[in-house]
Parts: sequence; C-alpha cells; structure tokens
Amino acid sequence: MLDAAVSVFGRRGYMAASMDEIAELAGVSKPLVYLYLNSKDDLFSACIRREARALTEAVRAGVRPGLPPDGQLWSGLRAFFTHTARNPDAWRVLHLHARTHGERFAAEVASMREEIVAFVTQLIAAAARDAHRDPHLPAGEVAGLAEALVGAAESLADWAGATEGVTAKQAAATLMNFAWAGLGDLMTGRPWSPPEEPEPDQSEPDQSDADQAEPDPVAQVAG
Amino acid sequence: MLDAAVSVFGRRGYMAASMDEIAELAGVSKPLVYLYLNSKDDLFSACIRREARALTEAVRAGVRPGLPPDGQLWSGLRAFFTHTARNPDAWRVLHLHARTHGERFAAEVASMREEIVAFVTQLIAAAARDAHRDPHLPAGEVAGLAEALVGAAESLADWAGATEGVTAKQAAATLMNFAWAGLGDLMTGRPWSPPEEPEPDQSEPDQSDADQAEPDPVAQVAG
Amino acid sequence: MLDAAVSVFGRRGYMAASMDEIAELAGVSKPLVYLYLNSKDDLFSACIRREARALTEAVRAGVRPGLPPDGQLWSGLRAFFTHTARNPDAWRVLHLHARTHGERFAAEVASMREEIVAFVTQLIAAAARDAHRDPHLPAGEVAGLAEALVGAAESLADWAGATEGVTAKQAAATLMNFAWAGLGDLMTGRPWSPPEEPEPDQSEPDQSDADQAEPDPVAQVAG
Amino acid sequence: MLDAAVSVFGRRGYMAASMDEIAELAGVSKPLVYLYLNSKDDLFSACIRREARALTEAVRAGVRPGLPPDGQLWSGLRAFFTHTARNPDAWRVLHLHARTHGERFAAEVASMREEIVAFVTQLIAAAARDAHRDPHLPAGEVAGLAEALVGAAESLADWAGATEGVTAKQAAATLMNFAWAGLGDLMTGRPWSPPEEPEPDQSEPDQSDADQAEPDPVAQVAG
DNA sequence: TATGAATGAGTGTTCATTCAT
DNA sequence: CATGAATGAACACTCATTCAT
Repeated sequence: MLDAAVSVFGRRGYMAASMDEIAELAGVSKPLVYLYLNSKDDLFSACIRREARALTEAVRAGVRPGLPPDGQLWSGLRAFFTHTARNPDAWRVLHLHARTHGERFAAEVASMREEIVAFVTQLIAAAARDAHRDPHLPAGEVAGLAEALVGAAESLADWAGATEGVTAKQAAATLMNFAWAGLGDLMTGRPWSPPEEPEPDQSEPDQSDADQAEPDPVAQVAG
Repeated sequence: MLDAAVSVFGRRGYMAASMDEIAELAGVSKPLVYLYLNSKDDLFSACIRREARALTEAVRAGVRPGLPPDGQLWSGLRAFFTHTARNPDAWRVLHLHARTHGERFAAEVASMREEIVAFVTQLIAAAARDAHRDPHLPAGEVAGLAEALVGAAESLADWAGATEGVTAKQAAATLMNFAWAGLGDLMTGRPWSPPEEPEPDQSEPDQSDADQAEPDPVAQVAG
Repeated sequence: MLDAAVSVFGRRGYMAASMDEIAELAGVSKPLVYLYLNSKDDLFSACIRREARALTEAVRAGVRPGLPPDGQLWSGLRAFFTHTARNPDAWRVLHLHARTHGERFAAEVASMREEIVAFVTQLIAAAARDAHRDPHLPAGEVAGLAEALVGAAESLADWAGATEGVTAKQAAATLMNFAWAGLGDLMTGRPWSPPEEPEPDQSEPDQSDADQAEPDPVAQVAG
Repeated sequence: MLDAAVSVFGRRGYMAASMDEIAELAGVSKPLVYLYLNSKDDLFSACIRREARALTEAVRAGVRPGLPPDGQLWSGLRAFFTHTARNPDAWRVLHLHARTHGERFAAEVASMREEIVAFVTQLIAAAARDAHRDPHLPAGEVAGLAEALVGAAESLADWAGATEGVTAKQAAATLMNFAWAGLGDLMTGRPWSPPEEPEPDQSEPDQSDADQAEPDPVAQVAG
C-alpha cells in the first residue's frame, strides 16, 4: 500500500496526488487506507519515513567500514546512486516533494539528510585526522563542505536519473573526482582513483549490472 | 503583483497557493490578477520566467570576465549566493516548486539551469585549456562535473538560507575550496584562495554588506 | 435526481440553472450529482435524452395502428398533448432550452423531432395513397406540411400549458380541425370529426381526467 | 449598438452573451453601453422591443387590406417569412431566447405575439362572416386555431431558415395550403391557390429575390 | 462625453474525509 | 473488517457592473 502511495506521490507530488488514485493503484478501497494510515498527511509521512530509512540503510550497508575515508565515501556514494536509480519515485518523494510541502515533512526528510551529512562530516574529519590537519579545519567549514558534497550527490542523482546511459558507478566516480581531487587537480592531471578492492558479492544482485556496463570514467579522466 | 505571487508560491508551492491569497497579498482583487495574467498556470509561468531571468542576470552581471577561470567562478558564485540569499522565495520557486509541478514549468526552469551549467562547463573547459589538458577531459565527464558543481551550489544556497550567520561570501569560499581544491588537497593544507582583486564599486551597494561581515573562511581553512 | 434537474432546467434554462439548486431540490449534495452525472453538460444531456425518449414513447404508445391516417394522427396528438400537459418542465426543456444552448443539445432534440416529423410524413403519404394522390404530392412539399403540422402542435402545447381550462383533447381536436379540414372547410361548416372508436382503458389512468372535463370542442366547431 | 446586441444575443442566447462581446462588436466601450442602456436586462429588453416592433410593422406593411381574408393572410405570411429570413438573429432572439429567460422578456414577446394572433383571429372571424358562419365558431376555438396557425408559421420560419433553397414564398404557400385547404382537401386535389394580384413594387427591393427564384410550390401541389 | 481599471458575487468542479452497512 | 455512498469546504475562474479620470 505504501508502494502505491510512494509511486503516486513521486509522480504527482503531494497535493496533486489523490487518495482515490493511491487506493486504486493499491487495489484496495479508500476507507481502508484511512484505516491503516489516518490521513493523507500521515500517509505521506509514512512514505517519507519508510523511504528515508530505506535510503540511509542502503547507504550504510554499502559503506565498507575498514577502508580509508575516500574509500568509504566511494563505496557509500555507489550505494547511494544505485539506490536512487532503482527507486526513482522514492527519490522524487524525498528530494522534491517532501521539501515542498510543509515544515513537518521537510523536517522529517531533513533529519534523514542530517544523518547522511553527519556521516560525511565524520569522513572528512577522519580524513583530516589522517592527514594531521584536524585542528585546522573549523567545524563550520567542515559542515559547509559536507553540505556541498551531499548537494552535489543529490544533483548528480537527479542528473543520472534523467540522463540515459549514466550508471551509478559513473556518477560516483565523477563525484569522487570532483569532491576529492577537485577541479584544480583534475586540470593538472591528478584525478582521484578508486582504492583497489575485490569486487565483493553484492547483496543486491543486479546492482553490478548498473555498474559494469561502461568503461570506468575515472580512467577516462585520468587519461 | 508578481512579487506577491512569488512570495506565496515560494512559501506554499504551486498547488497549495491560492489565487485569493495572492490577490490579497498584492492588495488587489482576484479578477484583476486574471486580467493581467490569464490563469494560475500563466501566473506561475510568469513568476518563473521573471525570477529565472533575474537570477541569470545577477550571475552574469557578477562575473568578472577578464579573470582566469577560477576567478570567474568565484565571482559568479558570490553573485549567485548573494542573489539567492536576498530572494529566498524566488529561490524556492525556482529550485523547489517549479521542478515539482508539470513538465512545462520544469522545462522553463531547466532551460535557465542549462544556461548556468553551460557557463560552468565553459569555465571548466577554459581551465583545462589553460592547463593544456584539453583533450584529456571527455565532454560527458565535464558535463557531470558541471552538474555536480551546480548541484553543490544549489545545496549550499539552501543551506546558507537556512543557517544563521552564513554569508554569501562564506558560502562561495566554501564551494570554491570544495570544487576547485577538492577535499584531498584541503586535507593536505592546500586550499584554494581567491585571486587578488581590487574590490570594485558594486552596482548594488548593499551587496558588500552580506559579504564583509565575517572573517574570510578561506583563510580559516588555509589556517 | 433527474427529476430535479428537469424541473430546474425547465424553469431556469440551462445557463441560469445552478448545480446548487438542482442538488438542493434533489435533496442531495452537489458532489453526489457529479458522482452520478459527470458535469452540467452531461446532466443536461441526460435530461434531454430521458425526456425525448419519454415523449416519443408516449406518442408511439398513443397511436392506434389500425386506424386510417387521420385517426392515427388524432390518437397521436392526444397522447402528445397529454404528455406535454403532464410534464410542462420536460416540455420546456425539450422545446425551449435544448434548442437554445449548444449544437450538441440541439442535435439531440432535433433527432427526436425528426422521428416525429418522419412519422407525420408517413401519415400524410399514407393519406395521399388512400386518396390515390400519391404521385402529385412532391416530397419537399410533404416535408413542409409535416413541419407545419408539428410546429402547430408544439405551439398548441405551449398554449394549452399556459391557458387555463384547455384540455389535451380540446387541443388535439382544434389541431385536427385546423390541419385536416383546414380553415377553408371550417368556414363552410365541414369540420373534421373524430373516428368512432370505443374509448379503451387508458394505461395511464388519469389521462382521461384531462380529456373529459370539457364538452367536445369538435362538436362545438361542427355546430 | 442594438444591432450588435441583437446579433450576439441571437447567436449566444441571453446568459451566454457577454457585455464585453456586445461592446466589442458595436465598436464602443462597455461603460458606454451602460450609459445608453442601463443594464443587460434593459439592453435585452430594448432588443426585444425593437425587433418585435420591426416584425409586426413588416407584417402589417405586407398585408393588402382590400383582399379577402385568405388573400390578406397570404400577403401577411409572405411578409413574415421574408422578414424572418432576412433577420435570423432577430428571429432567434424573439422566438427562442426571449421566451427562455425570465417572465419579463417572455411577456414582452408575448404581447407582440398576441398582436399577431389577434390579427389572425380577426382574419378568421372575417372569413367566417363572409361565409355566414359567424355565430357557429366559438371564440375559444378561434383562439386555438389562430394559435395553431401562428405556431405553424413560426415553425416553418425556423425550418425555412435552416433548410437551403426554401424561399419565403414557398414557405408561405406551404402554410396556406396547410392552413386554409387542410390536409383533407389537399388529399382530394383541392389545394388553396393564391388570389390573382398584380405584383406591386416592394418597398424593400430585394424582397422579391427571395420569392421569385423557385417555381410556385402551390402549383406543384395543385398538380 | 467616454473609458481604463477594478471588483463582488457567484459558477462549476474537486477531494479529503466519514459513516451506515 | 471492509466499503459504497455521501459530503463540507475549498478552489479556479467569470462577468455584470461601477468609478476616477
């Protein structure tokens, strides 16, 4: 039932979605929807919570804990882009519609986002620690950097979803180059390159499909 | 009258905005709104066009043409963050609501965005040319990088708008560090720093207010 | 619910009728009207179709097939005037409002009218055949005569509805005198007189009420 | 200005006609319409009165006073059909729309109609007097006959307006046959035939156009 | 005088929400 | 439990009508 709601909300937006359409797509009657979820607001809220949790879980599950910060980021981003590519309606709900209608929904999705931002922040802090630069990066600045990284990731998720032939892996590689190496280094031929890792069995079996079709764009950038 | 519409659309979104509220805020009667702008759709469209034009003009006017690519980007970003900070409702209309309701509106804002992405793409290409790396950056990759940069900027605009005490200059500096130097370089103490330039007379006199209040965050990062 | 609609449409006309008034008269809420009949147009159309069918059925049921042409016409006219007298609002809808608003509605009522005109045309042709005058009445002329007869009937229906004390039987007799005998014969004392027939049990029991109150106007004319 | 109003009212009906369209068609501004005619109601009323007067005058002018009753009717009908054929919008206003909207307008057009019905009634009474049948035709019956005749004329006016190639003269001839001879006499080959009269100079020069194009349908009927 | 500019009142239509069954 | 049937409240939109100029 939530699946139907996510689908309709994702395609129509909160206001344009009608409970009739949701109930019909779910194959149940409208009062049943009201029985389980009290109102349109609650239904939307439930969608947001479920999809926010699904997304954070997917990212968390994708991160390889033992790796250095850039490796963790790389693995997390791949999981993120894979998840958003597979659940475009959910992604639209979270990224577009939830922020568009009402403080309550915006707050719910914001708390999810903060969790991800916090994770990225930790990664940046860990990287700084590794480089013995910890004290010199003020917290406010790190917050801004994390925000920029997450925003770039969101934008690339939209872009990858709208552009034919862009895989999750490519999107992640592009973002790693951009975020880790930076345009300055890219110009001088010093791209970021992924850590060597055995490609493990993915828990989601068709994930690798999306990744392996194209040549590694990082290699392209690296020339 | 468009001001009122932008304000209401920005706060409520397209569907939740009522023509009654717009007319009331504009201090006119509803039929007058229909006299000048034919329908809710047309009104929304007019808002989008006006604000899209205003934003692109602000960015274009802010860019210093003679500077090297990073300097141009820096000046453009400062104009961008200044404009979005000053027109939060317009920014919400463009970035949130226009993309949420209908292909027609999405297309209108997409064409504005493409203009900005094209500008950024040119900057990246120019930077590559300066560094004699032109042939080694494939076009598709550059498109992804530009998308990431613009997405990061959009996200930071939201963040700066929601966070007290973050100035346009700070946001721009954070984004330049992130995008140009990259996290990798930042970790090793090599931030990007703004080009030396005489602070010119701003055509919009109070723009500098937003910029000069805080110490230079780049310097902070640079430690 | 259609009854209420016919009543309101009949009294107010299409445009001046409001869905509110119809719903109120029907004792239901406005959305319910929209649930069953999709729009004002559809509602009006449904009224027209129902009343057109009712009228043609009433006429068809009233005609005695075995009689000579004038007897058939006489019986059909009595049914016609009886029906219009009993359903004045329906008659107004068909004869006044449906022809006034929109090609679609006009076409619907025109097809009903054509059915009646065709029936009258057949009667005239049959009468001509009986009198061995078939070849001498051109088809175009017959069409005009049928049109005149139907128009006179419509006008008398309005007149009977507006004039106190005119029964359906009187109206039919007047029209038979006028149409069959003609003013010329009436002047010379040769009115048309109804065929001798046993007055059968009417399927609609109160029909005879309307007929029997007054003395036979045909006899009056016959002097 | 009334011309414009008649045209718009005739084509759209009372309610669907907008003062904007009338003013635009008249080439003046809307407040000017309100200056000369106080309201939409008054404007409609003025249209009705003007066109009612024009129609009755046309009929009155067409009648040849010296002729016997059937000759007078014949000449009046020709004037009637000529006038309605030349002023279809006016005819629609009088016959369709004025009766459709409001007691006030219906009363105005009814008084015109009563004038015509009274004239026809006098003709019938005169014919009865000529035939020495005066006392035997009760007044109520004559009223019904006049009503039928006028209704047939109205219906034929609509029919002639909607059917290509039917002239005013033909319509009048058809109606004379129908009304004066009656279907019964027509069947036995005794149609009505027009009185011999010199075709006088018409005050409206192109009136004869409409009449003379086709062969005399009465002659057709007469075989 | 003639009008550009403005509106109050009312329309058809929709939809989240609720009971009686 | 599950739902068919029903509605209150609201919205976009229109138009006859009026002033200030």
